[in-house]
Amino acid sequence: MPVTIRDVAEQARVSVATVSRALSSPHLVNHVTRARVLAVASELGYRPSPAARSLITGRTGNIGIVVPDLGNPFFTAVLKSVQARAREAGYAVLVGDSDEDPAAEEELVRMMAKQVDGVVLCSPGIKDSQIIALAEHNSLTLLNRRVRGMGAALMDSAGGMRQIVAHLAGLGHRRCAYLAGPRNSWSNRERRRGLRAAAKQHGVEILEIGPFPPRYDGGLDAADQAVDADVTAIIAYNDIMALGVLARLRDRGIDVPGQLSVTGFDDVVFAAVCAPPLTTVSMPVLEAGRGAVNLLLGQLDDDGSARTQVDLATHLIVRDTTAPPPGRRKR
Amino acid sequence: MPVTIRDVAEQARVSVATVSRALSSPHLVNHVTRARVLAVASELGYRPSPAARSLITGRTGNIGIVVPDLGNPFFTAVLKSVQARAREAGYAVLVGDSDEDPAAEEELVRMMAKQVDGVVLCSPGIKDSQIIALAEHNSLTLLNRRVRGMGAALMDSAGGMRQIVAHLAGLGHRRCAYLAGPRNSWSNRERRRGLRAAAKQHGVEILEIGPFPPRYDGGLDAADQAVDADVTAIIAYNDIMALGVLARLRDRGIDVPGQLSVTGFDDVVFAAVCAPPLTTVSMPVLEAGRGAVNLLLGQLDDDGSARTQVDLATHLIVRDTTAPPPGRRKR
DNA sequence: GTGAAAGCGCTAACAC
DNA sequence: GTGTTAGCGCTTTCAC
Repeated sequence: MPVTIRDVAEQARVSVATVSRALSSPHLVNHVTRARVLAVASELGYRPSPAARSLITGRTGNIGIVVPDLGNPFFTAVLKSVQARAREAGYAVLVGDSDEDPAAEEELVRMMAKQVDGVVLCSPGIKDSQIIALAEHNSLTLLNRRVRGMGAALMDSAGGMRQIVAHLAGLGHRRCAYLAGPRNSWSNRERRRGLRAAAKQHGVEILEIGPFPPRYDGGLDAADQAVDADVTAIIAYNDIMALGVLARLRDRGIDVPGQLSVTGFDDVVFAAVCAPPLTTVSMPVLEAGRGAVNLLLGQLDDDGSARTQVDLATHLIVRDTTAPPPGRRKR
Repeated sequence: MPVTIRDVAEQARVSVATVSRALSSPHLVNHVTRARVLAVASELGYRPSPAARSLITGRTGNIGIVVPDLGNPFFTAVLKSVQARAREAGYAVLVGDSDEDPAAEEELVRMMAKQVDGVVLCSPGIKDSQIIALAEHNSLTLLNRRVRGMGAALMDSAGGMRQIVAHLAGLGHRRCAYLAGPRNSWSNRERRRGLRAAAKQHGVEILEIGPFPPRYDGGLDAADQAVDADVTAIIAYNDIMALGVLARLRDRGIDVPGQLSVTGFDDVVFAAVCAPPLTTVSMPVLEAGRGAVNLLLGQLDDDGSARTQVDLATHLIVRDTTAPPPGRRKR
């Protein structure tokens, strides 16, 4: 049977209270006693029961993270960063994959609610009102979603999109297709917002098609529709869709960037090794993950008024999938 | 304050025991009472405290998974599958990323030990003895690691490697480099085993170099050493290293597969979209993830003797990074 | 600086 | 079929 605090107490000839203090509030106990307790504890291989502890303290020492798709390297990069920061801070992490299903998202948060001190909600698809409702019962920090008054790590998607359009316009493109991501996604809204503004400014016509599932196979389908749309450039919602687009285009014998330019978004690792290497927007994923956890942890300690938002810049990475439109010479 | 079982009991005019039974052992309670209890519970938004429950039952309703690198799509695919199956079975999942550090691996398992009913250990780098020690305190299921008597989901790495060598030999390669993965990894040992056997059989000379970190940047370094080794084909430990190799080779202006053939291992999604598309071995990740969870769950219910191992086949996927060695015509 | 005791929210005997 | 009650392992007043 597992060793409990009583075993340690008996062995160390102190009360359970002292053992508890020796472990949790070292300053409240005599140096010598503490040393003895610690020695016995480690000798016995004592590990406090998180359940018992959390039952009384109300804290679990865990945080949760729910993402739309563990198959997307963007989200797993966020997860990697979150888990690293959490571990640094002594927290374990519960993970949920909603598979792009808003209902699952909510259920996952509810499912882990009582087991975590707070959760990082990544690019959620649920409504603001639902998010607010969830936040009433647990600490929530958003990542790539802005909701009035809530902690959030935000990456400048609109700005990234502006850079894409400026780049494309500079190359001479005048008519581009935007392969939309999920309707209810903040990132998609932001990207569209940046897109529209920049398009107007640069006199570029944008044809929006979709929405498509923001996955590889979504890109496959999207490519066909984009080709029919008679544009000179395809702006994909994210890298992984862009990869799908690239694959489909290659199958159809359409040259990128000769006949058609393509851009992605996220700068996933593989964007650099695909064929051809993808022009995309780099996202500060690492900082966002750490930032979200810091915000969450801060929210737990302080009562209320900590800093509530982290805004991160993005920047264009020009690789080989963008070039002047056909019929227009490179000078 | 959160609503407890007492609140429900009072509202429903029954004892807490009845509420408990209504929720956990429906058959022990009258239909009508049960209905009333459930109604009150949901009206009040009652959620049982997992801490309290697990304190007494000894079960947590969670499982853990620790992987060597969340940056590797192979492991995140496993994670995705594990989390999906766990959710189906009503379990939440804790995730740990050891960053290829055996010490961290052990610490992560210990850290989550008391919070989970069992853990899936993926491609661990620790020693058998350490694994056995860990298994004394918690249920463990291995993935891509075989240890006498322990539950494990295994993919036939050796067989995959045999297929690679046969393919390469068939193309006419006689001298190949193997870019080794982590020394302490079962997958690496298995791949080497298959490699050696097949090399002998086909009369192919294998030059082993490394070990390299099984990551993208590991592949970058490895490529340079492989080029110096005067071989006609490079067999990488895994896809992600192979992707690094491809990138480095392209930078150096070395044509793949014209001058040098390259193979990967895992058939990560991106292996199909890289430049050129990678010849690799496909791994039944989904089945392995589900299988590992099933094994683990089975182990928890049965007392002892459930089936203990799942063996999964692998198969070669020939794409465009392999061709006859230079100087040898394709017939 | 240390101990005794109450109790966190729940389940599982045990009665009835 | 339902209620009473004793803890699960821990932290935290409250005494001393």
